[in-house]
Amino acid sequence: MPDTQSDTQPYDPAAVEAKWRERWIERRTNAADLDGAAEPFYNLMMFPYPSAEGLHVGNVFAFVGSDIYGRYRRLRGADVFEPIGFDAFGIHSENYALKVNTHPAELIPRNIARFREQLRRVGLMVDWDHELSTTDPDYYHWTQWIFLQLYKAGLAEKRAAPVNWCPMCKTVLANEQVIDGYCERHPETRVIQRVLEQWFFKITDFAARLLDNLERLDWSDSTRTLQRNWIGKSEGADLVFATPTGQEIHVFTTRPDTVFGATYVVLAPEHPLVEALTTAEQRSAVNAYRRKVAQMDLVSRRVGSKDKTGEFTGAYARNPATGESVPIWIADYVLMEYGTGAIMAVPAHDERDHEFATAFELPIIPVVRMRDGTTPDLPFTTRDGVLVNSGQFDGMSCEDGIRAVTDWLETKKLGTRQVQYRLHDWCISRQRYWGPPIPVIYCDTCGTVPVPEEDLPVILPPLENFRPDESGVSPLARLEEWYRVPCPKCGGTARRETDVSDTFLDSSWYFLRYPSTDFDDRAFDPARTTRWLPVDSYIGGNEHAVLHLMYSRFITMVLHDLGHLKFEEPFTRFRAHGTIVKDGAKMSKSRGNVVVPDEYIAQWGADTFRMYLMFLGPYQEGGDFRDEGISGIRRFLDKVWALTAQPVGGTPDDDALRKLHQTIRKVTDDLQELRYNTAIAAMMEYVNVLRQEGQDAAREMPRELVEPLVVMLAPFAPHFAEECWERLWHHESVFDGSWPAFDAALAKDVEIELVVQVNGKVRARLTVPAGINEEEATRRALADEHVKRFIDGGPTKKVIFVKDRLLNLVV
RNA sequence: GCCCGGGUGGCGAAACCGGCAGACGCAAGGGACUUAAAAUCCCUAGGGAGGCGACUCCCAUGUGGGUUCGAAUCCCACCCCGGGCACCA
Repeated sequence: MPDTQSDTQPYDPAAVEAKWRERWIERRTNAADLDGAAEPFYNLMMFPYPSAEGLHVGNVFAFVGSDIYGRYRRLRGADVFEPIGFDAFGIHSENYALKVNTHPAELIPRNIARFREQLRRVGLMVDWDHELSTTDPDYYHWTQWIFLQLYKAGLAEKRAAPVNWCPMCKTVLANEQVIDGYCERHPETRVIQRVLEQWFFKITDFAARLLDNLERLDWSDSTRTLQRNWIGKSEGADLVFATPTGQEIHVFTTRPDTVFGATYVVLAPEHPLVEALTTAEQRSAVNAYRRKVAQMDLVSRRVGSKDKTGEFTGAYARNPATGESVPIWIADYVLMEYGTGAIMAVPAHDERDHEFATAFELPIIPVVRMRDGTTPDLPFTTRDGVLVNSGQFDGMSCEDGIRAVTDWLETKKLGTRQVQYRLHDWCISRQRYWGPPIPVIYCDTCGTVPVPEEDLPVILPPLENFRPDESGVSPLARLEEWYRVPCPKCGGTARRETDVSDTFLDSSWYFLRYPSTDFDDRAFDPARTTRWLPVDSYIGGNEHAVLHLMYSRFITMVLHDLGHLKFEEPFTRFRAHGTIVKDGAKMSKSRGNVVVPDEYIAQWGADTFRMYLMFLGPYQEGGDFRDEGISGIRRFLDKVWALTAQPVGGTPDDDALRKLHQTIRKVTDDLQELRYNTAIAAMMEYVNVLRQEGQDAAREMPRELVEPLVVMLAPFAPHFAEECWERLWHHESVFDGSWPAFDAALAKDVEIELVVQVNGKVRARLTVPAGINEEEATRRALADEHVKRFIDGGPTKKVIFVKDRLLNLVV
């Protein structure tokens, strides 16, 4: 006899959920057999940043959607591994710690404890044996190890790069912290550009692969599009503008066909050739301009469509197509980090070049006209035009011209086909405290020396005052006793790198760690990794579509190339969930519209809340959070509760059985595609049918009608389903049972409603046997009084028949 | 500016490949039960018009056009909302 509540008692979520939370721990229901699983299924959800505020409904929405899928796969027979961890390093945690004046080392464990408790209450099928935190030395040991692998492969290098610097905060700012050129925290202080030495990972070497592989991944289209745009592939040509003094200016263009209209050349102010090209007369003006640009912050430098500024270098270069001499300018609208840092300006057909040419009175020559012979107002840009003023290419279409001009310049050795990517190398240096120290030592004699792997981890030392200061280096640079070390190579005087690495490096490999958290001598165990990876299902927000997912793919690709992994793509299937907003705006503390799940779970129970979030709207779209409809879900669960209280027995009638199998088909299809809202609606419909059949609570409820319902409900409302399952005299967990089998024969309708249209307008609905043929359907339709009236005795010109759906008579 | 999403009753939404627009739920109105209330159960319900009535007709998926026997769905132009990128040559 199961020790359940008496069947006559109402559903009490608090009691049911407390009982099953305990049970699952006791029985180790959610622990995966990592070494013996026959059908491993890695169900991953993006791990949270453990903020001080705790979980908000957006997190719960995301996790529950992933959990439902994992539970569903388990019921389909898979051995599901569903781990969780905490992304607890980074500027986010550090800034908060500074604000509340508490050390992050103290704050983070507290936040994690709170998150853990909240997550448990949500009822996720998490295997807590493999919890991790990126701040744990056992974890960042291997983050540092990964850095070393990249370093050894020549994919990590230190170089100078411009950063945003706030003279008031005396620290480096991320682009997001610069508001219209001013510091976020000091609105009166202009942010300036400062050049600092930084570590970069050469992700650009992988641009083509990262792009090409996207085609083969089973990922949300929206996410793939974001990645594709971020990588930003452009096909074009590298053209050479030679100078009389012997220098060659290489420009990148996607429109080599317009080269005849290139009336001047522009270099980025930082371009290395500027120095050599600038004439004596122009030197002071050029230097003044370059200084001015260097003073600007990176963000306002990148704000487009402002007034164009620039300076003439005094030098000229030869247009490779026309042979004419064109002036060489410098201007800040040309960016050093894209292409070659130099452009050919075609002011007739490029808006920016046109603005610049107009401002500095440079010649503007149209070289394209429209196909219909007209020339719109300048500037206009089209690829669907015809070349003019272009020598032997006149009359050629732009598309043909792109090929022909490139070929022609190639034979003259003045051009080559070229592919450019927008993707930049990944700067992983942070002049901050709260992160894994970058494992490098600088020796006076040996230079840059990686920390030997056996000396890892480089422990982040305790530091009372971790506030960044004016030095532009990490607060760790204040700890001389920490950074002063002997060189691992020669034993001479050396110092540690004091920068820490980017949080995105922590999160770029955490999925590799989960199955292997019990190994402290390796980042990931080969056997475990082979069994469980790549990840079978990954669900997360599109806010991480670019950085996190791109970096994870990159790190995986590198580890694959270095022979550490057998696969080069980490996530076989990725689905982006939607965002839960409140009153039309993203939830944020500053807006004061954060919805906390705790009170809802306390009032309604986790199961009702889980289901309600899923019923709100399409999972992959998200929606606005309101709680008006939550009682509807509770009413539904109460109804199911009542059904499981009815005596079990009897034989199902055909209508109920048909509806059951139609529901199984619908729910199964929907779960596979994460259409949780419509799956819930289908189960509600089924329950409405069952209740009509078994109105009288004393009547018997056939086992084969109620059990499949409980199983289908289990992914959504796991505690509830366990309790119902037990009420139906089962002793094992519902999750050790199996998904109901769909029987197509039983699901088949015997009768259908055939829509009869006359000239496309519905005039009748006939109940007919399923599978009726066109002649019979037409005969019956024509016999219908109402249809007759609209046909008006005339002959039918055309009959359109869609089997079991519709008959359209055209007269 | 460019690239993605999205716009359907009072509200959240559904509608698979172009085939009954509004499933499912919330809120609402009416009724049953109750001393009463809550809970529960039953009924009604896009808008308009006609009819005592079973019922019938017309209009309706952001706006305007198009394709089609038939359009929420496809095409063209535009408006609004959300997100991403943004002087990327």
